[in-house]
Amino acid sequence: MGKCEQCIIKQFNSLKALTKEELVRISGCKTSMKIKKGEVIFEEGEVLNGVYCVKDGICKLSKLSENGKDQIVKMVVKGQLLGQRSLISEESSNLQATALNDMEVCFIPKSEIFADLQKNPKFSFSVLQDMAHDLRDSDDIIVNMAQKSVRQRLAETLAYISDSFGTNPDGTLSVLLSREDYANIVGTATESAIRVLSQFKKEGLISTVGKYIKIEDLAGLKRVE
Amino acid sequence: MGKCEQCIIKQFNSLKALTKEELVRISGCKTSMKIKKGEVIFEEGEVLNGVYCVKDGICKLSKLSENGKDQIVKMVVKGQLLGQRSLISEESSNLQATALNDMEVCFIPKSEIFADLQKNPKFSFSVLQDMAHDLRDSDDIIVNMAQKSVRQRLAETLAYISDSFGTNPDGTLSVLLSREDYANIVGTATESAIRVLSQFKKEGLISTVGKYIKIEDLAGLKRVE
DNA sequence: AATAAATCATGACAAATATCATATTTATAA
DNA sequence: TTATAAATATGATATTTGTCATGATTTATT
Repeated sequence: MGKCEQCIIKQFNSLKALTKEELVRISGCKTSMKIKKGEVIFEEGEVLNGVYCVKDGICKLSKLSENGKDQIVKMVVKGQLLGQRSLISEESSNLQATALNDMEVCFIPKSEIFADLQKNPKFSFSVLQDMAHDLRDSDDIIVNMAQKSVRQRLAETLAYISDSFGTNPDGTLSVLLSREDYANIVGTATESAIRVLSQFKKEGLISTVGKYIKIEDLAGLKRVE
Repeated sequence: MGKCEQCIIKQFNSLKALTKEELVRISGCKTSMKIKKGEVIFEEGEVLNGVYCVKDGICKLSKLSENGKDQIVKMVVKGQLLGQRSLISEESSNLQATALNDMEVCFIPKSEIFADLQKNPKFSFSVLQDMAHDLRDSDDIIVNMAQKSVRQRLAETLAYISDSFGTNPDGTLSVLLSREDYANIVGTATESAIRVLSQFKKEGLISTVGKYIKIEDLAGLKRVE
């Protein structure tokens, strides 16, 4: 199993604030695991006993409603920590985490994280900054949901995915989402999302190859009103 | 000016995790101030040089859009800290804070807060828990905005305000909001909010005395589909 | 108290979005 | 490979919500 102190993934998250000794200790009790596309990492209501450090892949955090929709609130990619919010508030999770492609994660037990939060103020502060950032993102999403049209939200989502998660060599978005996933990010019906995507295609903003989407005019997408 | 170490308000926020010495130090450099109803405490884009501890009153955190609407993301009441997110992420504020009634706040400079975050892990952890809680709230709001109708969201808002901020002796909600404020919380047009309130009135769920709203059937409101 | 300015309220209509139906295409499995 | 299921696509229509107009109240100001 890999050693945390040598793992480059930690550069992208709060674990970088830990000392070498702390990392060695964590390395000794972490569990490395592989998760297949579509698998649920944790469910809504589940009590988390640690955090996941995402070494590879991407997952969605979403909440199911009675009517069968599940709203995607956030996507967590390679390099980020998963489950830190629930761990810290010591409540059960309010969201479900589902792998969007094959993933590789390390599970770090709660006791280790809490010990380091107590001892290492740099680590605490780094987690605090992460959370502050997530909170800003969430507040911005609330505003978008309230004030922007489905068309605008979908355009922004495509631009966000392109900017944040990148593209394949052929130019298609590297994160492969179903039309339903797009609808669940934007907060609309699947048919509405499909309709808007078709329109973007007609307007030359995107092109599609099967379910793969290629952004043809990123600036144009960002200008969508 | 009052002394922080004797102030009971701190029991309700992270400042309770500070030691007596730390509180005495903060007490020496805080600024007590009164803010009138409608006054802006800080604007979107403003860089905050400290946090506000709300001793009395209530304010809204909102974001203005081009079309003139401003979405209310959160309300901060007596006992809570204001501005901690922006302070910690060391970015300018993404939201504007506006007093909803006359307020009394203490301003604590950034340097003091940061010093204590470095030295006192209990304080760090308490702030972390606060932020985790706010993040959960925001994520829940995103889901509501996506999956519930204006009617449901307004019913929940009324129930939330009643449960969280209480009522006057005559049973009316103690937080007095305009119809426009309700619309801006729910994320709808003012006319739509008014229409739904009128309907709630017809259905006997609420009654109104001028702009004051009295909840007549809280359980019923919570059952609104 | 009278006037002006906000705010609240409601109707009529328009626009955005959801729902239902039904092809068509693409993926999956026997 | 073919059968089967799942995902994508699009039309028709219903529902929700927004916008504009207008009047009634309430609140603030002179």
